[in-house]
Amino acid sequence: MKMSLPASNSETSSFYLLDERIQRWIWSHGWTSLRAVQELAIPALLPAQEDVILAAATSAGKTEAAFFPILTRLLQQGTEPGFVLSISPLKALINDQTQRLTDLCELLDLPVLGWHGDVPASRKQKFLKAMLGVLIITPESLEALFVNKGTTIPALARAVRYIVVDELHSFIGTERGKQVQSLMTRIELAAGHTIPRVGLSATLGDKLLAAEFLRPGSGTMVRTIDAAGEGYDLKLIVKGYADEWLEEEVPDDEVGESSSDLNTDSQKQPQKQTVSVAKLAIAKYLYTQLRGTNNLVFPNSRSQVEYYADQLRRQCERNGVPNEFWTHHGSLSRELREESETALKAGVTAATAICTNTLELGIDIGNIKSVVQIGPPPSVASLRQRLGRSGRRPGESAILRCLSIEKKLTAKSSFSDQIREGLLQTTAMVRLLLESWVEPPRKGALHASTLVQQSLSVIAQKGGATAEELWTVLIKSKIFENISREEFASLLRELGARDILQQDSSGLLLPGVSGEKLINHYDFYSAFASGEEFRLLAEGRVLGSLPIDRPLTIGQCLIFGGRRWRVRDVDTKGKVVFVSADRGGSPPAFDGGAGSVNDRVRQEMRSVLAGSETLTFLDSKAVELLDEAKLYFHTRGLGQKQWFVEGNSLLVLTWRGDWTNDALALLLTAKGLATSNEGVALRVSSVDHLKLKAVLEEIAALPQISMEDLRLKPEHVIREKWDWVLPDSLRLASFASSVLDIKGAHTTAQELLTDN
DNA sequence: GACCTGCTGCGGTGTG
Repeated sequence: MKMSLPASNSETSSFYLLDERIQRWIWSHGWTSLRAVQELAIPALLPAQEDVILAAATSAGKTEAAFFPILTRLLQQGTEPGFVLSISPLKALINDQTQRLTDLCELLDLPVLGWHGDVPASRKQKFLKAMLGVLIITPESLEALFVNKGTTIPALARAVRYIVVDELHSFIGTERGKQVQSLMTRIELAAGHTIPRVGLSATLGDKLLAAEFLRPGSGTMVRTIDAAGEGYDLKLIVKGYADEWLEEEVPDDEVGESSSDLNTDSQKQPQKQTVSVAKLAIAKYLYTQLRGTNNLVFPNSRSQVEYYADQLRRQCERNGVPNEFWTHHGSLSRELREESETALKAGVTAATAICTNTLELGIDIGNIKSVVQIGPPPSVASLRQRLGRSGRRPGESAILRCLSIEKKLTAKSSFSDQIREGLLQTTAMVRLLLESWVEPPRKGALHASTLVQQSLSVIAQKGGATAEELWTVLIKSKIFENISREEFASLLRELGARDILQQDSSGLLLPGVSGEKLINHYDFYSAFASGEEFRLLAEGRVLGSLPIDRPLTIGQCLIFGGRRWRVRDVDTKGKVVFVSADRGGSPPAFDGGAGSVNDRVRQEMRSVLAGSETLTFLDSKAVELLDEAKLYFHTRGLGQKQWFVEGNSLLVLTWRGDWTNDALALLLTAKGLATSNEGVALRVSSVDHLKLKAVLEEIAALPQISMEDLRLKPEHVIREKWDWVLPDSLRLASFASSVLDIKGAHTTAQELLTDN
């Protein structure tokens, strides 16, 4: 029986290069053709001679694209038996992938193992005996293998035929990504030869950067197969909501029991609470628009997820219809999350998930009709990733709705509220999305924290290593860049001084007493720190807690709990930030998404305000709100002004991203001007024009900015997992390299002066 | 009040 593959030229189709059993499997699944990325991947991967990145939209069949040729290669006559090592960021993804490959691999008589913390040790041991087929593993579990089974690593590494990195984009520029790069190189060093690397990715902000990530030092040699741009049709709307807070009586049946038990008098009195008119309107809109289909709603925070899910659930109850709204975020138990995933996947009844970025990566959740973003997207990359989850069926459009709430303006409204910062950022990001721009990952970060982890891991793996060995494996290999020999030596000395390392008479580095404890605890395997937060204390009163992932210095201002505070002291050991109330007007209502806003986004925000073109994706309310912002911008002459007075502060308009703004705020604070980065502007407290200008001139005149100019205290920059053991200068340099744009701040200071 | 990710070995007891 002859079968043809319509989409590809059957004479030259690479389909016929696949193992016959795989061909039969494809036929038996009724596939009439291979997708473009699958077709192109076959000749690229089959010879196992090159590193390849496969870029295509979620569920465009990237997994099959990679595994069809890889499995074919594993089965070829004369090829030594071995396995493909696939590294994946999520347990849920590993479970998905394992299931998808099991069926095919059974036919091929090759075992598949998903390896992560929930998988029984017996199955792991069984795999280590055979070292055959497919292994899909988390970076942490792979790290654990190096640390605990160091002696089996050479045999394991020699059996690896390919290394696959799934969701490559999610690793680029992160601590975990640096760990993955290091583990890949260490596998190759143990094998004694290079192993072809395959990256599977959705959106790529910068192809060369992704290639350089996959093969540090030789990115230009990586072949990229990019099918991500395959035409997709997009339906898009940005809706504005003007907000007001109203007092509303709560119906008796919704009053909590505890309050009525405590106070019998209040039982007869109606309970009151304030409600946001805009949020209620959004809940109503979601209810009418989304019921009956599968959708994802991203409201930027877990508390907002719960708020909207609760509103929508109650609306279903009131109308006597089955609930279709589910929640999904990191604080929910695995069971609850799986319930939501199953509801979306099952497809029996319609289901919408209200979620955080836990549903951003490619967990299999079936077909999604539309995506809703409430509030500004955290980044253009994330917006595109979210959008990529909808309209995946041929002939269907992707649908994106962005909803933005703006405060009602008063005479006291802040600059941020006046320019409609949330809506403005959303609009700017949507424009950049339509231009196919996404944030490039940050270059040049030192990742000294992960260097500590990997140094200790190499020592554990080999039962001791010399300083020269560590240098060769981790730094000469180009995994960790911009670290000098002196810096590395000072790092090792610091680890020695802390009894994390010790050196024997032959010069071999071994774990010290403290190091032994750290390495032998399971927390060692992850490169990232988990959820340690600083308590915020004002005159002995605990205001709450917050994670420290932005620079924090004494004298700096911050907004917390809807009020302004000034940092008085920081106790790093006790994890306490001491603050006192700071004068100044009411803080803006703007609640930014997670993460740092890029320079390009803020520039685009300015050009939206300055521009006069009609943006067709805005609804009438959004147009009205933005018009008010433009009017404010023009009448105050903000297109020409670099700073102006608001309350008792000066607001400096840099129109720069957070890396630049944070660095400039530190420089100004170091020169005695208390400055905070409020995102869209810098706020400099209690200062006049002349003083600000003089200080900016001082900064601009510096030949170049050094770390000393920032006056950062090493004890205040503990952010990443191993920062606490780094020598002061390396700690500061590593911090600055990942969250500050010092050069950008210098240029900005100069530009602020020339334009004024 | 920003978001998210991950985790082994061992000893004790029980069962076939």
